[in-house]
Amino acid sequence: MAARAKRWRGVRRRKRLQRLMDRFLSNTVSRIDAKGRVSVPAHFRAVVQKRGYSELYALRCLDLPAMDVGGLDLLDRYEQRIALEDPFLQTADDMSFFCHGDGTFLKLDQDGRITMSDFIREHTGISAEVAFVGRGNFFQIWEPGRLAAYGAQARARLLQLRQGTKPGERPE
Amino acid sequence: MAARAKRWRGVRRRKRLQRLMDRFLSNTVSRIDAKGRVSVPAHFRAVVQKRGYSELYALRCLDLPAMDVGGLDLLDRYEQRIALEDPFLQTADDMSFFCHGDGTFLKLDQDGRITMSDFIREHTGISAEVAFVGRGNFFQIWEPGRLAAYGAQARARLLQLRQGTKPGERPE
DNA sequence: CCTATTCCCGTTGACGCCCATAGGGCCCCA
DNA sequence: TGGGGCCCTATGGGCGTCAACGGGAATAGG
Repeated sequence: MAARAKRWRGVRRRKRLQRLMDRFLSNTVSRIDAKGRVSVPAHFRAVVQKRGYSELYALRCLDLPAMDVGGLDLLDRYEQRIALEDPFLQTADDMSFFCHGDGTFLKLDQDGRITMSDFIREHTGISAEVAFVGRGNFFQIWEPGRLAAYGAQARARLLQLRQGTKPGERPE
Repeated sequence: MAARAKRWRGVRRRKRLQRLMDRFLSNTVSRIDAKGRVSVPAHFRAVVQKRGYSELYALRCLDLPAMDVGGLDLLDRYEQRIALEDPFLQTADDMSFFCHGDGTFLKLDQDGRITMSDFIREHTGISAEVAFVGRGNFFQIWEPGRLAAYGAQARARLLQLRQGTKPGERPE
């Protein structure tokens, strides 16, 4: 039974490792070369492979100068949102338009690079460098400067949320 | 016999670990070497091992120039918290942006060292030395000077609180 | 025929793996 | 109780591997 317990521990550990590795985390900045190519961070590529994404789908964020990138299950999330809307209203139609029409497929070349098309550049303002931001089940592509600005705003909002807690308290 | 000696050492080490606390306590300052590596204090590594953390999750603190470092459970708690929010509202997005985009994994090398990436240096101001601060279920990474300044502020706040209490009373 | 993409290769720098060494704490024994 | 030896931690550095990146050549497509 010691052996059994050991094996069970092993299985549990493997599951935890899988869970650990299969989400997009952290952020990195990469340079775009003369041909418009940019390396996707190796860690992200590993996650892509682990999740079995054969193709990457990039979607223009509705209210941000960024692209959401992930597998096709990325669409599920947006379609859920559309489903919440009244199908007779304009909103649902607009959402569908953005979701299905404002996306593109990204192809990884042999060296793990993608090409920054004008479609992406126009929406994001990306020119010389690209920031990759992990978001758990997907990741985002930003122009580094805009990312910094938005990140500061997001932090400010979260800090305001915390004002509701007792002063000096640090929720873990 | 070399193997036997090694195993015996291992046994003794494990016994010592049993006596050790299960929490991250006290603080230490370590130097960063030319390659950007820094040794995690041995007693912290012991806690990491005891808790079964296979990899460390590091998060940029919301309002401090420091990193919170802990196991997967740290990230789990954030994600569970996010799950309570309406996924299509700003708050959920901000939270994910924070814990996924501003978080990363740290890998201990074989000698128990981690490398200080720019990701960490930018947020903490760390350059030549690192202060490790135990916080119970996790620990923090600071630039030593900023840690001292923050400690002084915290102490001052506590003093002010105490002056608000009745004279002669000793709040504990 | 020209351009945009894809394939492939070489270079460079970063990182992980390994070993060496010094310094300090602890224990044992004289 | 002081000396000596052992072990462990912190730290430095060599080296091989791999990712990031730049650029030439081949290919497809208009």
